[in-house]
Amino acid sequence: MTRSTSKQELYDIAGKLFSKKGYHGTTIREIAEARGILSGSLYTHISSKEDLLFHIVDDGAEAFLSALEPIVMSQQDAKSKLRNGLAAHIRVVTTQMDAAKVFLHDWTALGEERHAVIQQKRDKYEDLWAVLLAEGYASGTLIRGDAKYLRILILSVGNWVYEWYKTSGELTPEGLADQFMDIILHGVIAE
Amino acid sequence: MTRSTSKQELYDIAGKLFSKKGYHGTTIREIAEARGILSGSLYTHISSKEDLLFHIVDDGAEAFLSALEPIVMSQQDAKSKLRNGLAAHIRVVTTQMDAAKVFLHDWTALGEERHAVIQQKRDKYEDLWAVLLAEGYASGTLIRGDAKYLRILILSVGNWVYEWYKTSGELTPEGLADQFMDIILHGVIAE
DNA sequence: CCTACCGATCGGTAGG
DNA sequence: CCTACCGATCGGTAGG
Repeated sequence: MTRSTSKQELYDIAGKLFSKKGYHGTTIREIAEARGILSGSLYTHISSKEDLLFHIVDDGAEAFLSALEPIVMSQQDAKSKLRNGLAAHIRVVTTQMDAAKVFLHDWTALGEERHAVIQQKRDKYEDLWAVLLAEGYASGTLIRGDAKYLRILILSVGNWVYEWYKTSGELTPEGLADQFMDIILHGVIAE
Repeated sequence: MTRSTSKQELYDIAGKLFSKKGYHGTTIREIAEARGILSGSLYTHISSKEDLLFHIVDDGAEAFLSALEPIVMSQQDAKSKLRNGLAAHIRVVTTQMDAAKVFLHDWTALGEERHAVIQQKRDKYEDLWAVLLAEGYASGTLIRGDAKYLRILILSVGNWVYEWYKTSGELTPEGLADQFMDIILHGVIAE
């Protein structure tokens, strides 16, 4: 399961550039230059520019899935699952900012076949959240709000993190999840 | 203030393509083709590709600002302002989906100077929300949650709408705002 | 990994 | 608005 250092290094470099300038806005020559080689030499390691995009996006998808799966499957109560699920999501976004942004932002540039692969993983991830929320409503812990829009609300705030999060002086993923979940669970007005 | 039909039509066409394939992923030839002319002829109407991007993004910024400003300045109570502010935001996103997506997604492709112009309008819009929320806390209507993270939560869910909203069979902007604000105001669990 | 290069396409212009 | 074209750059390849 470990990947050769040089390959991962290449994905990191490409991820950083894609996240900063977009997939189409980044040239193969810029990636090569950041790696310290000439553009033609990249093709010893990859077979196309889209190859780089796919691996970055697919790693991102796997990171989200493998972070949430154990929480959904666990025996925690619904409130803990909600809090820990959002914290896990935010942790993926904040610790792999470039890959997460490319995953959320540029994955649509993939060709038909690979687009479908990622679409499936995105659907699977959404389904995990749907299961988590359905459990919460079924157990009577969640008593207000519509499951669909609650899921959209949670994923929106989790995803948008990549747009504003600065690595320094910010709350931890757990701290952010607490802030957001406190609002979502208890509301903000006096009843 | 009215803009010539042909110019607005060009912005609409470019907005649709930018929103679908990204700014860098869209060529000047595709825009011209969608307009039914050859690429060179575009330059009677614009002076550069970035020109198109700027006008689309700037129109988007103005749409958000002019939708929220009257609500913040009005005499409604804090709860109404929150609900109507989110509804206004979602209305801009859903009725000008392409422009909104380009505004939120591709504005960073602008050159330094124009990037700064848009950054300022984005800051101004965030400040409007900050004022709205500060009022809510000052008046005692809002009693829980942190103003900064409440603002991020609201803007996240409002912005992310462009990622999932389908024009058919969906709730109205007001309906969506009600769903989200119901959760945010009252929470989802039994106290 | 480099040298050297490919055909295609890019944003944009001159002249009518 | 078209014809005709520009120099630059694109992703990618052959041969060493």
